[in-house]
Amino acid sequence: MIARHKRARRTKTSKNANIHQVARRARVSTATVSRVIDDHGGVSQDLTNRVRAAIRALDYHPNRAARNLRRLVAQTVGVIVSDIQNPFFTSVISGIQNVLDEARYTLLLCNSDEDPKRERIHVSTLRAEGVAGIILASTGADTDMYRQLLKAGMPLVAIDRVPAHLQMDLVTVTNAKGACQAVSHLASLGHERIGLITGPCEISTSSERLDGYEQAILSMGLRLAPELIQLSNFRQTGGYTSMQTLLDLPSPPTAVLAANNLMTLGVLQAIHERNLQIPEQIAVVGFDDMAWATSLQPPLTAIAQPTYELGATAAKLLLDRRHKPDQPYRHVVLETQLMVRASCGGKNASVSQASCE
Amino acid sequence: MIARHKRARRTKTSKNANIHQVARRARVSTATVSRVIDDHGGVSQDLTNRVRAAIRALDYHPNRAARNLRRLVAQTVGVIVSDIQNPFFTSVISGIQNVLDEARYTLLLCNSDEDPKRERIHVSTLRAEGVAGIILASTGADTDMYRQLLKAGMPLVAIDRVPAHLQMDLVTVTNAKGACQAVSHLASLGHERIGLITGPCEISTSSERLDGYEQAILSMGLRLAPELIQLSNFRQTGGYTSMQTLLDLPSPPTAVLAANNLMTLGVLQAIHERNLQIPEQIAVVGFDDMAWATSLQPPLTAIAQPTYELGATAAKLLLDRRHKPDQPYRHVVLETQLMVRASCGGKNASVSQASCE
DNA sequence: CTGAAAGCGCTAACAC
DNA sequence: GTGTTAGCGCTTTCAG
Repeated sequence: MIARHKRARRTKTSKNANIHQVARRARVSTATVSRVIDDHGGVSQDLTNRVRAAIRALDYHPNRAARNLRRLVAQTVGVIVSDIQNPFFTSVISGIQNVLDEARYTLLLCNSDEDPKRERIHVSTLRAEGVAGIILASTGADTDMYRQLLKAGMPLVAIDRVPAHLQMDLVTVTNAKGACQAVSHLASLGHERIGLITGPCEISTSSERLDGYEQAILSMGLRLAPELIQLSNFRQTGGYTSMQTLLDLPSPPTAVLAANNLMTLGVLQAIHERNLQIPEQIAVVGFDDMAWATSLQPPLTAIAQPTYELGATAAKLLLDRRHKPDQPYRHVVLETQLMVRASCGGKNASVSQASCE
Repeated sequence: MIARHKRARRTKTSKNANIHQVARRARVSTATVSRVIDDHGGVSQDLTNRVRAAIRALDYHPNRAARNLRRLVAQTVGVIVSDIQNPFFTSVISGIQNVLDEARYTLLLCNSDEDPKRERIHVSTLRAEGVAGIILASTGADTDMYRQLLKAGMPLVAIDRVPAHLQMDLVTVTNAKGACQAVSHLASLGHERIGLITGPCEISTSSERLDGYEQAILSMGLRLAPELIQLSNFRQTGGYTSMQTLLDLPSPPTAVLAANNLMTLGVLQAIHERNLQIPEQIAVVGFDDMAWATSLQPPLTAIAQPTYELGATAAKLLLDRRHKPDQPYRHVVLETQLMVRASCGGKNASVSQASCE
């Protein structure tokens, strides 16, 4: 067989146009087309116009795979969340999206489902995809892998949770302060037995919120009662069973802080099932101010997290890092805000008196 | 120029391993490595072992961009949602994710934000990325573009909303039936003035739910009162203002169906602000059964949509289509289910009596 | 069963 | 300012 170039090509008719066709039509080289596309100037007006016309005429869209291969990095950012079912991330992702859209990046979304194994698989896929960087709500389990990524020069931003012992770009919120303010507020309303329902203490958000709780209890001159602190999973069921446990105590709390949005739902469910009145019989504060907070009766007092900004900031840090790989790592801490509503009773008590810094 | 093969190698030290290095180490050709990776048999045990060992030793991960370029299609599926902030999609995406994960695809997530222009941009990006297919909660505006995609052989599955006048793969729910059952239920509880708050009637989910409402009203022998039907946007504000309007009516409804989850939140907010009792003064049913429904007081009667299955089914249809491009289009309709809880009063009324098919 | 080699479409030196 | 050209890393004929 001699005819090596026989080209069993499918008739090119239906396929997308490529850069050669554009170049031929505009009577220029492919390099010129490429220059026009990337818009880094240095092409005469005449040629630019011809190329633009050809691009329009052929409905040409540059093939990303080819570009990525050549550049060794894609116009794409990977995001790994720990629980895609949690509406918390919905807003975070929205913030990421808008920043990426602006910069013409696309978002590859992965869900670790709190499973370090899946997290690792996703990271490896994202690397293979050649993503320009990764935004990660870490399961926290695999410090070595993060270290390796960083060493390989992969822009990596952790959000919400901070992986232990690692220098990296970071966006978090004032977890301790938020919890402290909420608990101080409850204390200032006269509550002396205040429950805390939070997640696994290996997760930084969980432990920080616990810290804030303890700080408030102590600074308000109350007693730390271990039985009032329930650790569980960060899901609705976790909040539900933990609240059951608290209510079954010989001396149950008169107020409770649920340390995440889903847990709060579980807490409310448990309370309603026992026909307890909020806030008369039990006051409730939730971490994270979700859309539904104001639709509850009574409306829920909540520690609002700037979820959208969390995502947007992370995306910005990532793009920054990509363009200046060697700048020092940054840790951005966004402020939470206590939204006092009716679920904790009397609105009059001042919030700011407590020392929650 | 004679020296075609000059190969100005840069020192490969820090870069990821590539197929040539694996091949050299295993003392085979790159073709053999490729065959081993793709696992389509036809490689002797000995060589397979050597290749596997080399892959492990070098921590080799095939470069996706190169593979995509060569194959002209990526191991990637695009998803365009109409409102990423809506938790409805959170669950849908989760369903898509799990199926794609299984099939070793990655998910590119885009948000049209109900804006046809953004939708179009995203579609074009996804094409350029060479995605294996697109799952789309359509804004419904750009029939031509969808037609073009289909003609170009791009696997395309519409979810939730059906674009008008178009043959394509489709996954929806029994919108009319769901609404009809809910309204019939309310009617059977004695309500005669039942309000409906829904979205823009160009969107199929909206109009189908309206159909179901009307069907129920008529079949239950009630009168259709136009002022009880409020069209608005599918957001919380839409539900809020529409509910205000209904409550300001000279003769306000005694029950209301909110045709989406966010609208329901707005409706509840408006009701609470006026200190109306649910269900005594106003009964409420919401379309879509969200996590918070059971945490409300009273718990919310809702029309549950199989959101997870919606996503999972769409992903399956997409992968099917990819492997059998010419099979007939399929329209999968998933069943909604009326979850009767306390927000519509008396639980005793039977549901099934109505003719909602 | 295995290897050689031709590109996939694009970008970025480098030459003019 | 513009064109030429060598690959990016992989898959896939085709030859043996």
